[in-house]
Amino acid sequence: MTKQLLLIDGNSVAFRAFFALHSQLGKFTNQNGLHTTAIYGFNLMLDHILKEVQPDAALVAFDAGKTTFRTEMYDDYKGGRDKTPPELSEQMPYLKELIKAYGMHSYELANYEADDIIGTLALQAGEQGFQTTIVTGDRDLTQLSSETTTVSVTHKGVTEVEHYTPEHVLEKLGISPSQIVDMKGLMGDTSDNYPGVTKVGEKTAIKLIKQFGSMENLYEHIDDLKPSKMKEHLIEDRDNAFMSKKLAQINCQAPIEVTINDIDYTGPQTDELIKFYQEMNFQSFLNKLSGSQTELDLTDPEIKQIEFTCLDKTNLGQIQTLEGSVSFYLEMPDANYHTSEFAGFSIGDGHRWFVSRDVELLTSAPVRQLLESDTVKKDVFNAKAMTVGLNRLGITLRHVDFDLLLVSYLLNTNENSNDLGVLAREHSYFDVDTDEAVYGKGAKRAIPDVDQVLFAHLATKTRAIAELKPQLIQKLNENEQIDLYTDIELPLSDVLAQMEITGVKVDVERLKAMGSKLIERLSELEQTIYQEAGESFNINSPKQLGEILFEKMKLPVIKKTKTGYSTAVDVLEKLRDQAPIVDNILLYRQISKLQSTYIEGLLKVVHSTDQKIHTRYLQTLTQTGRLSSVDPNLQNIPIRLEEGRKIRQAFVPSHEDWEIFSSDYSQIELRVLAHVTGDHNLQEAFIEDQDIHASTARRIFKLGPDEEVDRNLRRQAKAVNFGIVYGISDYGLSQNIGISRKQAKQFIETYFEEFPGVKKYIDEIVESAHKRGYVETLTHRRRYLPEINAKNFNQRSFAERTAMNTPIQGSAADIIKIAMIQMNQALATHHLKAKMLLQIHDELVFEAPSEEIPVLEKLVPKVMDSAVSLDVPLKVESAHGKTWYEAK
DNA sequence: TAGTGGCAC
DNA sequence: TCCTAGTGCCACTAA
Repeated sequence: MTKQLLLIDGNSVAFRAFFALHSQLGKFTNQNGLHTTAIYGFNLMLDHILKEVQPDAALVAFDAGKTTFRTEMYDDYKGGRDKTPPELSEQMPYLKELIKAYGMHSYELANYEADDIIGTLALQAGEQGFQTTIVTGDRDLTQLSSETTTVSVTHKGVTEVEHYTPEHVLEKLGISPSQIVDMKGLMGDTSDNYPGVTKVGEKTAIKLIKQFGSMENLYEHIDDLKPSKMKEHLIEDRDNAFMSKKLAQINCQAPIEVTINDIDYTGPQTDELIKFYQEMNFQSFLNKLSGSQTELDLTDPEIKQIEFTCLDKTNLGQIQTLEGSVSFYLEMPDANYHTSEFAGFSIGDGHRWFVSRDVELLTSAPVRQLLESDTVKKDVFNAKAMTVGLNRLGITLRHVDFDLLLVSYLLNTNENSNDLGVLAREHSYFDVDTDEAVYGKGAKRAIPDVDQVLFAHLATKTRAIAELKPQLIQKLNENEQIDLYTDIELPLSDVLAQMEITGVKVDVERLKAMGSKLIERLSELEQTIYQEAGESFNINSPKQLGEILFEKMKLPVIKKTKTGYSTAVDVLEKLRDQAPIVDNILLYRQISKLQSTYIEGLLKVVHSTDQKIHTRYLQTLTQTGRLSSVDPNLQNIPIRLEEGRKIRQAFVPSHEDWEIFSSDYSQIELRVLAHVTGDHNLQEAFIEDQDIHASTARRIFKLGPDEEVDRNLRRQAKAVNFGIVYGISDYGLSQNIGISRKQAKQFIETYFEEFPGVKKYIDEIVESAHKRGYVETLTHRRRYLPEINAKNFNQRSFAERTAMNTPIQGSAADIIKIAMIQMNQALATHHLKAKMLLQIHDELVFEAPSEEIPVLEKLVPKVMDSAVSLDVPLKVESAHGKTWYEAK
C-alpha cells in the first residue's frame, strides 16, 4: 500500500468553514459565548477527509503572521483586505485544540505562509513514495498538483471538495499545474492584491500561456506579437508580471523544521475529543463518538412497517403477477433527472412491494413489459421525471394514470414540494418519511448504504402514491378539476418530457466567439470606468459602486434600498447626464450580464454528448399555471436589445437543412381579458383586428375617428393596458411612464369609463375572491389567496391585484397548454419530422426540415388559434430561419 | 443565505 | 400612513 499524507491549509479551510456557516452564527455558540462555526465546519471537513484519505501522516499548516518574505518583495501583498472578523479569530486557538485532540500536528513558520509549508512537505513526501492530499479553500494551491499530489479545494460548504489532479487542472484551465504561476503573473490577483498586466484577465492569460508555454518565453518572443494594445501593456507591465509570478509561486524549499517522520497519524484521542466536544457544546459529534446513533435509527418507529421483496435476477418472474394498476417510483437523488444518478426503484400493486438498487433490472423483460404496457395503469410521483429517467434506460413509460405531484399542485398550487414525504404530510398521510429525514440535507445528503433503510423508504413512497390516489382523485372531482388533470396537465407532462429529451442544439463555437468579444469590451470598459472614478473598484458590487457614485462623485441620491444606495437601471438613467461614468456603467452592466448569464451560463449546461441543451420545465411551480424553465432557463433569452438578441444566433437546428420555426400568440392576455370581462368595446377592437394599443389610446385620450395616434400616446396606452392586466395602481403606472400620480389616476378612471365591462369584472372578481378565498381560470385551475382578507393593507392589496391578474395570466397559460398537446398530436398524424422544442409562455418554437416549413406555416397557427373558442379571435404570428435569431 | 439587479413574457 | 404592476430564473456580492 502506498503511504498517504494529508496536508491541510488551516487558515483557508477555517475561513471557508466560517463563512459557510455564517448564517448560523447565532446558533453556534458554547456556554461561554464563544462562536463555534469555524470549529464545527472544520470538524465536519476533518471527519469527511479522514474517512476518505485514511492518512498515515497528517499536518495542519497555518500562516504565522502578516509579514512574510512576500511582503518584503511587495509592500502591498494582501493589502486592502478586510481584517479577520473577531468572531473568527476568537475560534483559532480552539481550532488548534481540536486538531490536537484529533491526534494531528499543526505547524507554522515565521516569514512563510501555510502554502509554503505544504508545498515543501508535499515535495519531500513525493520523493519518499507518499501519496499526498492537500485540503484548502484556495485555488492557487492547485499549482502543487502532481503525479503524487492531489489538491482538494473546498467547494460549497466544507465537506464538498473538488479534487485537482494535473489532468483535472488541464481540463479546467487548459494548462498544466506548473503554468498556473505564469497565468497568475500575467493576470494578477485582486484578493492578494498584486497587479499583473493591465487588461489581462484569466482568459487572456491562459491564451498567452497556451501559446508560449511560459511567461519567460512570452517575453523572449514579445517582438513577434503583432502590434496591439495588449502588446503595449505587456511591455509596459513587464516588471509587474515578473514580480507577480514570484508572489504567486509557492516556495517548496521553505526552511521547515518538521519532517514527515514527525507527523505520524494514528487516529483521534477519544477522551480529549469528548472533553473538547462537551466544551464546545457539539451534541451531534458527541453522539457520533458514543455510537448512540446507528444508521437504522433513521427509520422512524412511528411509521407503519412495510414488508417488501428485494428484486433480483432470480425472482423477476414475480413482477408478472402484478395486475390492475401499479405504483412505480424511480429514485434520482439529484433534481436534474437528465443527468442524475439512479439510486434504486420500487414497484408494487397495493399489497406487494418490490425494490432494488439495480436499475438494470428495469430493462429486463417482465419489468419493461409492465412499464411499457398500454393496459396496466401506472401511478407515480412526477410522471415527467419518470419518463425522462426511464428514457435514459431505453424504456418508454406508458399509460400513466395518476401523478401525485401533479394532482397535489392542481388541488393547491402551494403544495408543490418535490419531496414526496413533505407532500404526503400536507394530505395528512404520515406513513412515509421525507427525503430530508432519510437522506439528510446540504453537504450531508447521501443515499444510505444500508439496504433496509433505502428500500423501506422507496417502498413506503410507492405505497403512499397508491394509498393517496383515491382521495385525491375525489377532490379533483369536487373542484371540477378532473378534466383539467386528465385532458390537459397529464398529457402535457408527456409532451414536455419529449421536448426536454429532444433538447435544443447550440452552436458552441459561436457562443465562445461572442464571449471573447464581450470579454475584450468588458476589460476596456472597466479601465475607462476606473479612470473616470479615479480608482479601481468592483463594478459588480452595488455597495462599492454606490460609494463611488454617491459619496466620492457626489451624484444626487434618487432611491435607497434596505442596505444602501440603489444603483438600479431606472436610477442610473436619471443620472446619465450628470457624469459620463454612468453610461459606461450601464453598458458594463449590460455586457457583463450577457457574458456571465448567457454566454458562460449556457456553455456550462450544454451536454457534451450531443451539443444540446436539455432544460427542465417545472410544471408544478407557478401560482398561475404557467410553466417555468430551469437548468437553464430558456424562457428569458434576450430579445429586446439587439446585442443580447444575438445570443439567439447560437440556437440552431439539430440537423442540416433544417430550420427553426416559431409561432406566438399576439396579445393573448388582452384577448383573454376581452373574453372574460365581456367588455363590448374591448371585444370590438379585437374582432375588427385593430391595433389594440392605438385603439385604447383613441378611447382614453378621446381622439376623433380620423385623428392620428402619435407614438407617445400609443406608448402610454400600452402601459395602461399592461397595468390593467397586472392589477393596476396609479403609482405603478406613473412610475412606468414617468407621469404624475394624479395624471395616472386620471388615465385609469378614463379607462374604466371607456371599458365599463373591465371595471365590472375587476370588482366582481375581487369580491368573489374575498368570499371564496380563491380565483379560477377558464379550465378551473385554482389559486388560493389566503391574504385576501388580511388586515395589513399591503398584503390585502397584493392579494387583490393577484385576484385580477391570475385568471388572465392563468387562462392564457391554459390555452397554450391545450395548443401544445394538440400540436404534438398534429405533428404525429401528419407524419412530420418537425419537433416542438420550446415554450416561452405565448410562443412555441420548433425545428423542422426546410421542406416542412410551408406545412407548419399553415398547421401551427391553425392548431394554436383553435385551441379554445373565445368570444374574440386568437391571432398567431409565425416566422422561421436558420437560427432562432432569424426566426423573427 | 439575503439582497440587489436584470433578463424574459 | 404605508407603499405601490403580475409571473418567473439566475448571477453576483458580502457575510
